[in-house]
Order: sequence, then C-alpha cells, then structure tokens
Amino acid sequence: MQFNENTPIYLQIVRAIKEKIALGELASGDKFPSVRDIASEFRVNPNTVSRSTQILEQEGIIYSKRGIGSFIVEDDKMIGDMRNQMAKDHCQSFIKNMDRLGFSRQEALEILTEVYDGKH
Amino acid sequence: MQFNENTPIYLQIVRAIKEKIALGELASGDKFPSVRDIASEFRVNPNTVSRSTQILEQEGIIYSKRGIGSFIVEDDKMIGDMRNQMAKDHCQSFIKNMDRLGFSRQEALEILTEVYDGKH
Amino acid sequence: MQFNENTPIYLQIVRAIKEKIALGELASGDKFPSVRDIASEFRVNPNTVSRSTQILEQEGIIYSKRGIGSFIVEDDKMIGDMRNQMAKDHCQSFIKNMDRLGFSRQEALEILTEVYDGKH
Amino acid sequence: MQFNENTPIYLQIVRAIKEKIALGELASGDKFPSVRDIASEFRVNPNTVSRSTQILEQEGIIYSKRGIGSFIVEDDKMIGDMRNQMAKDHCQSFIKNMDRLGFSRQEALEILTEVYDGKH
DNA sequence: GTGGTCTAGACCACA
DNA sequence: GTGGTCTAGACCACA
Repeated sequence: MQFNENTPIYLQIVRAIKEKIALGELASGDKFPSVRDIASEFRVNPNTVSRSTQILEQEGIIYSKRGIGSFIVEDDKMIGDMRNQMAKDHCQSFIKNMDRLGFSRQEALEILTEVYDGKH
Repeated sequence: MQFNENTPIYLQIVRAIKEKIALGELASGDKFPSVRDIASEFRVNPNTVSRSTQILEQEGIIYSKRGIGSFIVEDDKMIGDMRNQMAKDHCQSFIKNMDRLGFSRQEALEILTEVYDGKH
Repeated sequence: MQFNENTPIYLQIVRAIKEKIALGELASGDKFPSVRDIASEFRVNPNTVSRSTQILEQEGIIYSKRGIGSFIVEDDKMIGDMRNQMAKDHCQSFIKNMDRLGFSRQEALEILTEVYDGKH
Repeated sequence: MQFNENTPIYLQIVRAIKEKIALGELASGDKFPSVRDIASEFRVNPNTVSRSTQILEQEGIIYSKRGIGSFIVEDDKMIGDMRNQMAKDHCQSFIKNMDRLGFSRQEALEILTEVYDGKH
C-alpha cells in the first residue's frame, strides 16, 4: 500500500478540460483558450497548463495553428468517443471499488439503484 | 475548481483499514494491530496512524483499552453498516462523475453494464 | 479508582473557548482568533490548539475557510444548545458527586440552596 | 488561563478516603488500612499515600497510635461535618461553573431539576 | 497570514 | 509494549 500517489495537477486539468469539451461548453471547432487564460482560471502556473495542452494535443482533441492558437478538433465522433471513454473509466473505478469491498455485480447494481432513487 | 486537495494520509489509512474490516481480513473482536506496527507497515509516523485510529474509534469501529491495545468492535451489524456506507459513498461519486459528463441515469447504467460485461 | 487521568490541554482549551462563546465574549459570526494567536495566548504549541479547533469544528461550533481563518457559527440556536449541554454536564457531575457521598436528591438540593444562600 | 493544574494524586487519594469514611465503608473507630495496603489498592507509591494520611491526620479525621497503626476518629459529629463540607465544596464548584456560563441561581436549579428528573 | 498535515522525538499512565 | 499527549519545526494550499 502506497500513500499520497495523488493525481498530478496537470492531469486534473486535462480531465476538467475534457469534461468541458464533452459537455459542449467548449465547442467543436472553437478556438481553445490560451495557456495564460487557463492558467489564471485555474490559478496554476502556465507551465503546468502547457503540459496539459500537450497531452490534449497528443490525444488528438485539440490542435494548434501556428501563430493563431489552439482549436478544438472538428470531429464530433472523436469527441463522443472521448466522452464515452471517460464514462468507462468512471465505471472501471466504480467496479474496482465495489469489488474491493466484496460486492458482486448484482449487489453493486442494487445499491447503485437505491442511491439513484434516493437522489430524487 | 480547486486542485491538489489531496486526501491526507491519515484518511487514506482510515479507508484502507475499513476495507480490511469490511472484508473480514481484520475480524470482529480481534486484536487490532498496534499503532507502531501500522506505522511501520505503511512507513508513516506513528502520530499519523494515531490520528487514523482515533477517527476509527470515534466512528465506533474500534475501541482501545489503555495499556493493552485496540480492538475491532464486536458488532457485526455496525460493521455491515460501515461496509454499506462505503459502498454508497462510491455510488455517490460514480453518479456525480457521470452526471458531470452529462449522462442520465439510464445511460450511466447502460455503460456500467457494458463495462461489467467486459465490452471495452 | 484511577488517578492522573488528567484532562488533556486540548480539551481544556475546547472548554475555555466554549465558555467564551456561550457568554458572548466571542460573538456569533465573528472572526475566530487564529490558531497561532490562541497558541501564544495559552502558551501552548499551535498543533495543540489545532486539535482543539478541529474538535470545535466537528461539533459545528466554528467553521474554517481555507486561507482566511475560522469563524464562529452564525446559529444562535446551536450556541444556545451548546451552552445548555455544558450546563447539563455540570449537573451530571454534581449529581454524581453528591450521590457518591450518599446524599439523596432532596438533601443535595437543600445543601445547594444553603450554599447559594451564603450560609457556609 | 493556566492549563494542567491538575489535582495532585495525594489529594485525589485524600478525597477518595474521605468518601469511604463518609459512607461508612471505613467505620468510625476502625483500624485504618496501612499505607502499604492503600498504596497497593490505588497502585501508587507509598510515599504518596503517606502524604495523604498526614493530611487526614492534620484534619483530625484519623489519628495514629504509636506502634499499632492509624484509626478513624470516633467522633461521628466530626465525620458528619466532614461529609457536609465535602458536599458544600461540590456545591461551590457547581455554582461557580453555572455562574461562569451565565446561569442565574434560578436557572441553575431548574436545569439541575431537569437532569435529576431525566435520571429516573 | 491562515488553517491543515506530517515528522521526529519525548514523556506519560497503564499492564 | 500499548495508546495518548505534546512540542518544535517543516511544508503546503489558499488569499
């Protein structure tokens, strides 16, 4: 057991941006905010944000036009896939957690349903 | 959005211990490992572990006898409740995450089912 | 009979602060003195005070805002309840003490009345 | 405000013995247990107990016969007075505590009555 | 500056 | 040995 293997900030930012894109808050084809803007929004160092945008670019979610800035990819399928992948990741975590507590698939789904029902 | 609100080590230890109890690896009524043993197992300072065990005691999961050691409570219902509460907490997180991605309850359950089925 | 189960400093501080709040010396909604200020007032280590304020926070009597400080809860009912609880605790101790000396309720009340009347 | 001015053990023992005498567990005229017996009963150092018995002797509650041991005074009035004095001391503490919380005599008595009533 | 976390190390009562 | 308390001092995120 190791402690304090915390998710680094640049990955937390990657996820936060992906969520905005997934929800259309940052729309397909739009200009992507500048590193400086993101840095001031999240109150972090611009270098940290650069690291995040590099990852987003590697994953093909944004691309940069030299001298103009970055843009969100105009590929709705890709963005949809990304959103689905994020959802699956959350599912994997959920399953792993319930498993570690010894809950079977059926039990996990029952409890989840209860919690959904208790949420109005 | 705030970053680096890292779960402190003492709470990570609390959770790790609760999981062991929930699964019966540490059984009801058993002697609980000493603060110093846990500290050396997890390579942390005994004071940090002490903080964890005091939380577990506040929550009624263990109790300590001065000069002897700590023990896991002999109350299977309480331990069952604890396990259920941990499960519900994981459900809440899951729901919150899927919600933030814009997935409805039905969609979330479908994706979860797919992932359970191993379609990934 | 056990001796020297001394009330720890951090609990003595909790009580001292509660009394100040109960009496309105620290008023509802006010900024709460900083951990370091209390520590130097009471000549104890800041960590000790921190432990006290965390208890007060758990009990819902103060709340802290990261980077700003702690505040007394703006809930006069809660503060009134706290004051009543403290009073009841003193009553419990009194009753227990008189009981241990073999005084009935009526006898205890008679003596208490005498002492209130200043016949001593 | 000073902390940790804890009642020293020898005074805690004085009070414990007085309570036993007040209740007749140690009867008027009886032989008083030896310093060693008391020390082992309370698990403290015999020197500490000596200090306690000296106080009891000064207060005229026990007396020693050279070579034989100590005895509880055969003076029921004195013992009754002692018991009353202890009761009054508890009353004084109670009044001081309720006063510090800002409760008037009448309020204090009302709350005390409630707590007595809630005690069955 | 503010509260929160963690460590190293000491001392204590109890068994 | 066991848990509990306290200190000194460091570092952190947040404002």
